[in-house]
Amino acid sequence: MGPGRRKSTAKMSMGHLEMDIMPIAWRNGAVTVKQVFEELYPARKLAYTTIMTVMKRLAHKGLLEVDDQTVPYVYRAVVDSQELTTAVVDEVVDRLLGGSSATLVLHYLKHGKMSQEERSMITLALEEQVKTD
Amino acid sequence: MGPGRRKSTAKMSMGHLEMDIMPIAWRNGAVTVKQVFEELYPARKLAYTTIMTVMKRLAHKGLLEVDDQTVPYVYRAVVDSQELTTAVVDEVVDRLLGGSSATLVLHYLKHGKMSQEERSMITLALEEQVKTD
DNA sequence: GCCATAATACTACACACTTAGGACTATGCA
DNA sequence: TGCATAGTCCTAAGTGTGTAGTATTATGGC
Repeated sequence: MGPGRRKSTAKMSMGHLEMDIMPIAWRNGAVTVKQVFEELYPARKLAYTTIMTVMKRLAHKGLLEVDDQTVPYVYRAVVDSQELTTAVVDEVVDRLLGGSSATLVLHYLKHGKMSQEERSMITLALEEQVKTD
Repeated sequence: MGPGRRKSTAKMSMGHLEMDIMPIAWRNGAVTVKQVFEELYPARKLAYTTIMTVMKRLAHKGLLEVDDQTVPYVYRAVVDSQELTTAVVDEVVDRLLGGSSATLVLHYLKHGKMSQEERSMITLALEEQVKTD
């Protein structure tokens, strides 16, 4: 597997702007640089070319794929939000906590925003775990 | 709050080597550069001065504090592992998931290594949450 | 007090990410 | 078909992190 083009998302590091762009791709399914630029502009007054540079890098990393058959090019996310987030967080948890994630889970149960529905799913998952022991 | 010296750990980004050093400080309570160097050397063949540079940066960031009254200097962690990890992960969760942490929690319940005891604590925390509603 | 040794300070280069300006190109309309 | 415009490509500077070499300083034994 050559550099810049990876099969999946094992161990990933991302910059801030890169992280800000991915959710826009997820929400919209397919985006142009212009679309991302416009969504991002109110919060971060960045140049159009800045967005373009970063989106190209995300494509190079294998996180976005680009259809250059049409102009303007259309970008799509290759990995979904769960896959990418856990890949990035795994890196942190592995290094800082030696892979033990319980503290983190507790933190988010206590301080994270979570709907009733989401909590039910978590309870369920927890019961599954206990059974499997 | 001037640059390089922050009160706490709201929103933190860290490099890989920086993340590898912090747990060594946590485990040992107080460490010298030499100690960290020796713990790290088998896995990462890095120069002594590399470790020194990074530990100094960590002190500058406010994650370690240094006692330079004695030689060799003694470094101590200023933030604990939970505080730092959640600060780093919060950054990622906020940007990639808009702050919604349920997916992440589910991921770790399913794939994270976790003791029986830890799972009990999680179950308890979950029940607390339900009550508070 | 002086020297060997161990530790720290200073400096520097490489790479990744952020940022963006200017050059180049393609598309549609006159 | 040629020009205006929108879009992409190329290039580059600034910052943070990883990496480490060389210079300087401090400590302990003689």
